[in-house]
Amino acid sequence: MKPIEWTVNAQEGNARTGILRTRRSEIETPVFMPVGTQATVKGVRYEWLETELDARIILGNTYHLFLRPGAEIIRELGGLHKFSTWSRSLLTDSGGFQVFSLTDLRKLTEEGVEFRSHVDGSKKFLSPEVSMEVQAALGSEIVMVFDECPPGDAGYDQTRKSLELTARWAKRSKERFNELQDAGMDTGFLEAENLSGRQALFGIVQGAGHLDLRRESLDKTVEIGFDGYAIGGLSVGEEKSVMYEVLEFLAPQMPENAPRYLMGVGTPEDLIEAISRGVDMFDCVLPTRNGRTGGAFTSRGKLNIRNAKFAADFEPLDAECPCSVCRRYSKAYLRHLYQTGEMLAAILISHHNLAFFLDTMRRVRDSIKLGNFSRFKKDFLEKMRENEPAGV
RNA sequence: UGGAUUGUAGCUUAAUCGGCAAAGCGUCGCACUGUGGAUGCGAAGAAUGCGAGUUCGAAUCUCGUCAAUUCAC
Repeated sequence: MKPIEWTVNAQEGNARTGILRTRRSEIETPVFMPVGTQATVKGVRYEWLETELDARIILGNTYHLFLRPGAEIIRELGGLHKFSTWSRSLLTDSGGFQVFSLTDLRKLTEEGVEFRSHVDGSKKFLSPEVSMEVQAALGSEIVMVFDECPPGDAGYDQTRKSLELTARWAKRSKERFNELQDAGMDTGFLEAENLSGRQALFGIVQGAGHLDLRRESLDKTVEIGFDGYAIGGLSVGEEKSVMYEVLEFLAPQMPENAPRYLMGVGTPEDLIEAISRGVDMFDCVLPTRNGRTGGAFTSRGKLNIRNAKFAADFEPLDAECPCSVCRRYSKAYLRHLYQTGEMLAAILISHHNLAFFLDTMRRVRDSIKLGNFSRFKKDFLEKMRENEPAGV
C-alpha cells in the first residue's frame, strides 16, 4: 500500500483536477497550501483554516522548527499535529531552501550544510539524514527531500553541480526516510483505508532556467522514485518569463500519475499559468506576508490598504469576495487598523487573502471539471489586470 | 512688572570660526513568491517665529518684536 493516493478526475489541456488522499485528509487539486512555517499560519487561527477557509493541507518548516522548539521537544509532545492541534494534512519543507535564503554563514559540503542559526548565532548542521529525522519527528503527511536551491540566475556549471548534489542528497534522503519509517519513528503514523499510514516523500527537480538541466534533474529524480515530484528553484530572482518557460517544458514531462508541486509560487496569476501547464500543488507566503504589510489580493488585482485613497472607502476589499472579512469590514476600517498599528489589520487581510487564494483554486477545479478552464483563465487574468497601472 | 532661557519640516533634534539647512519618526507611494509582524527603495514636506541691522555671505552676530518655559516680585 502507498502512503498517498492520487486520482485525476478531469483534464483540460495540461490542466488537471483530482483528489489527493493522505492518511489525514482528502485534498482536491489543484491545491494551494497556506504556509505555516513555525507551526502556525501567521495571523490565522486553525479554527478558520478548518471552517470558512477549509484548507486541507498546510506547510510546516523543518528549518524553523529544528531551531525552535527543536525536533526532540516536538517528538516528546507527540508530533506537529498534536503539538499544534492541526489534524488535517501537513507538508514539511526540508530546510534546504531556508539554509540558503535565511543564513549568511554556511559551509556546504557533500555531507550537508553547516550554518549559523538566524535565531541565536549558534552553529547547526543539516543534512539529508538530519532533515528526514526532523520531519519524522514532526510527523507530516508529505516529507520533502533535502535539496540545494541555487540562485535563479545561476550559471550553467553551477546549476549542474547543484542539481547533481541535489540528486545525491535525494537518494540519501530516501534511504534514511525508509529506515525511519521501518523503525516507526514517524510520529504521525495513522491507519487509513487503502493507505499504508506512513509518510509520503516528494523529490525536487532543480536546474534553474536551463531546460536541458531541468530534464536531467527530472530523470535523476524519477529514477530514484518518489510519491510526488516538486519543481524547485523558481521565483528565486529569475525573470517571470523564465519560470513560465521552464514550467511549459518541464511539467508535462513529469510523471502523470503523481502530483506535481511547484514550490513557493506564487501570485494568483502565477497559479493559473502554472495550472494550465500541468501543476497540481502550490504553496506561497504571499497571501499572509503581504497581508501582514497591508497588501490585499482581489479579483481586480492587488491593492495596498495603506493608500490614502481608501481613507473614506466604505466598500470591502473585494466586492465579489464571499469571505467573512469582506462581508463585514470596509477598506476604510482596515486602513485605519493598519495605520494605527493594530494587529487586527494583518489578521483580517491575511484571512481575506487566503480566502481569495483558496476560493480561486475551487473555481479553477470547477472550471476544469466543466471543461471551461481556458475560458476561466482568460476572464480571470483580464479582470485581474483591470486595476493595474497602465503600461504594466 | 522685571530677569533668564528657548524658538529650525507634522513631531523630536542636527548643522565646526558666519560658508550649499540635514537626520530619525510620521505622512505619501513602490517592492516582497519552499515566511520576513521584517526589510529595502523612492517622494513630498522649511522664507530657520516675525521685522530690521552688520556682512561678499546670517539658523548662527546685533537690535526690536511676538510666543513658550522658568525664576523673582
